[in-house]
This record gives sequence, structure tokens and C-alpha cells, in this order.
Amino acid sequence: MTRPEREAQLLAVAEQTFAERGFKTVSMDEIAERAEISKPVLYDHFGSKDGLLAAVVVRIRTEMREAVDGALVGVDEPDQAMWVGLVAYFRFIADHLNAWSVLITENALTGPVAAEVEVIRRQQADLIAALAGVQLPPEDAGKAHMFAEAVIGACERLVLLQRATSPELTPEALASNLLDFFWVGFQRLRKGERWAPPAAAPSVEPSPPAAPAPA
Amino acid sequence: MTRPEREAQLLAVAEQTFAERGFKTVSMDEIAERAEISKPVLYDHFGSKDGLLAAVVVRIRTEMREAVDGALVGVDEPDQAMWVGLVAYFRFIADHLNAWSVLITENALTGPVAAEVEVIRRQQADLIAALAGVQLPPEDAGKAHMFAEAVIGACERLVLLQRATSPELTPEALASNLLDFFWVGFQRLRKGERWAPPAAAPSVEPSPPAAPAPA
DNA sequence: GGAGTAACTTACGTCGAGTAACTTAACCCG
DNA sequence: CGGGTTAAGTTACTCGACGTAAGTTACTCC
Repeated sequence: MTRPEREAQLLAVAEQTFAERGFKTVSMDEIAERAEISKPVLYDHFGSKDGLLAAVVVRIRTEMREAVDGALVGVDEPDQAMWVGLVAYFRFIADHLNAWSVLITENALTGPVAAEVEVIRRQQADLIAALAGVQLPPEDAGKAHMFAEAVIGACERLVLLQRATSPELTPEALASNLLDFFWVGFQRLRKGERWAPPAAAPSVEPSPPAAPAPA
Repeated sequence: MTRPEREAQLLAVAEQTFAERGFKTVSMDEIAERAEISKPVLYDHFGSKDGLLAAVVVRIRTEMREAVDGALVGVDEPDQAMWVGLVAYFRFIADHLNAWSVLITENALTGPVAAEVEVIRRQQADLIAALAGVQLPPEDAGKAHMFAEAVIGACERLVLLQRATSPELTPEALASNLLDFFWVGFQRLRKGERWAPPAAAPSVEPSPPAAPAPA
């Protein structure tokens, strides 16, 4: 088998296995066994167990980036971009629960792997900060990055809450709640105001890839 | 040495060591060496390496809880409670950077240790949800918990951002920014509005424990 | 047709979590 | 006073998992 083929196969096996059983409890021998190769092949490709996890993270990061960027093509108005981007983000997670599990359940904050995960957040933070920064009054410009970080932290906790207690919540519902909190603000939410898509936000439904409910 | 004494000493050594060098890279032998005892003593007290980490987490959790609860004594008005609680939270973290590092840099989301950390979040979430819930219109009551989770995620990211790039930000500044985002809301922030302490929020300064700047 | 290279394997070194068996010493009670 | 029980602690070990060295097959390219 050729090198890139092996690499892709190993990444797929590793992602799946890590998601199922957790990074710590999975051994390199087990991954090698599942992939039907021997252990040194793994080390030849990825250098170490952490290196393997880092490679998995990078792959997921790339896909996620592409999903969000793709959804934002042609969207110029910041409010709408925020909505479209958030929905794409939550939808990606819903469609890639395995991958997402790897990212967050193995979320050590130190070491090279953590650095790769932080790159994801920085990409997202820069995007959000850009959307927010252009709208803030000049004296609040410095707040854009803090705002972005706050949004990202909120997103991640909301995903965990949804997975733990409310799997029926759609990506759109998550995004709309988040915008209720951040965009509208609690003081107005208190009076019953809600966030609503600006103008006519295009439905971000690319016709879900046909998964008919089994009888 | 008596058992509770040993236990306290070992917890202190473990917290310090984990904070300095990271959970994974520290070995039980190293902790034993630093505490000037032999390894089986550790296992007699805590059962396993994860058990030791869990014990450290529980200790921090208790202290944190006491700090926030203490700050909230006698505060009844929800807006003010939110402010006081957030400031106490950020201040606790600023005053216990070692402990906090242990909590978040070793933040695996699976296993018993993770469960202990989640207990912290649930305590905080219940508190915030209670503060928010009583103020929301009945049809939004269900949003209180989502709101609380979002706030917690935002808090944690803000702390990381502060540590990484802006160590000069005070707990009060962090809390006030957060309330700008969540309480006032972006749409009004855009117009230059800011959050301000309700009524006259009592200064939450218990006269900082005299650390005069060295010459 | 032989040399070099790329994919791959067996067999091993090593380090760290966790444990079994033993030692010391204090305390209790007749 | 003296033996037994209990609590604190130590030495010396097993075992599993990461990582590696050396060797094997097979394909390609002069």
C-alpha cells in the first residue's frame, strides 16, 4: 500500500478508535492491530502517540475550517455571517461527533497536541473578532478579541450541554440561543425580546445527505 | 506523622508539582520523592494517580465554592449577585493560579477526575441559572441553564486569554467585560452602551493581603 | 541482473503505574 | 512489665505500554 493511502487509513482508524474508547485507554498496539499492520509503521508515519493524535486533530481542523469557510462564501453582512458561521459550526459538530469527541475529550491544555487544538480556536476567534470589531465603537475595538473568546467558550459548553441533556436541539436552535444571549443581551431578553435572523437569512440546509430513518 | 497531616502535605505537594510540570509528565515516584516518603504511601492514601488528581481537584473545588459563597453572603439583588460572584470567581483564580492550572491544563473530559471538575461547573451553573431564571419571562425559563453554561464557557476562555496575553487585566475588568457581552448584549454595545454595577455595588476588595512591590 | 529504496515485521529496551511482603513503633490491656 | 494488635512506612518486585534496532520482502531503475 502506498504511503499517503496508509496515512489516510491510519488516521481514519485512529480517529474512530480514539473517539470510541478515549486517547489514554487506547494503546498503539491496539490501533496497529485494528489497522492490520504492525506498530513500527505507526511510528514511522507519526513519530509518537501524541504525534498521531496531533495528526488527527489537524485533519479535523482542516475539515472544520472548510465547512465554515464554505458556508460563509458570498455572505457579507456581519450579522448574517455570524448566524451562518455559527450554524455551520454546530452542524459540523453534529455531523462529526466522532471527530469532535477526539478534540474535546482529550483536551489537555499543554503540549503540541493542545497547540493544534488552540489553532482551531484562534482561527475561529479571528473570524468572530473581525465580524465584531468592525461594528464596535472605536473605544471598544480592543474588546473584539475578548468577545470572540467568550463566544467560543460559550459554543463549546453549549455543545457539551446539548450532547449531555438535549440531543434533540438542532444546530439552528443552538445558534439562535447563543445569539439571544450575546447579541440581544440579557437585559432585553428579560423583556421577552429575541434574536431574529437579519434580513432573510438564507436557509443553511444543503439538503441533508439522505439518512432515511430505519424502520 | 498522623494520617490527615500526611494527606494534607501530599495534596499540597501534588498540586504544586502538577501545576509546575503537568499531570502526565510527573511520575508518582517524583511526587513521593518531593514529599520525602515512599511510593506506596501515596497509593495507600489515594489509590491511584488519577485518584490523587481527583483529590486535588476536590480540594480546589471546595475552596472555590467557599470563596464564591462567602462573597455572596448578604447579596440579594440578582444583578449585583452576578457581579459579586463573577468578581469572586476571577479573583479566586488570580489568587490560586497553581490550582487553576491543575484544573484546566489536565482537563480530560472522561473518567472520574473529569467528573469532579464537572461538579464544579454544575455548582456554578446552578447558581447562575438561579440568578437568571427568576428574571426571565416564563416562556424562556428553559433557557436559564443554557445561559448559565454559556457564561461558564465564556468565563473559562476569558481566563485563558487573560493569562496568555493580558495578565494586567483585573478580576473586575474581566467581570465587567463579560457582563458587557452577556448582560448588555452586542447590539447595544455597538451603540456605545456599557454595563455598570447596579445600585452602588460594594467594592469587593477585602484589602489585598499586603504584597508590597519589591524595590 | 544487481543495487538501492520503500513498506513492513519480529524482537527487544525502558520507564512508570501499581502491588506484595516485610519492618518499625506506638498503644492497649491483663 | 510483656505480648498482641494496629498504623505508618519501606524495599523489591510485576506488568503493561511507548518507543526502537535490526532484519526481511519486493519493487524499481540503471
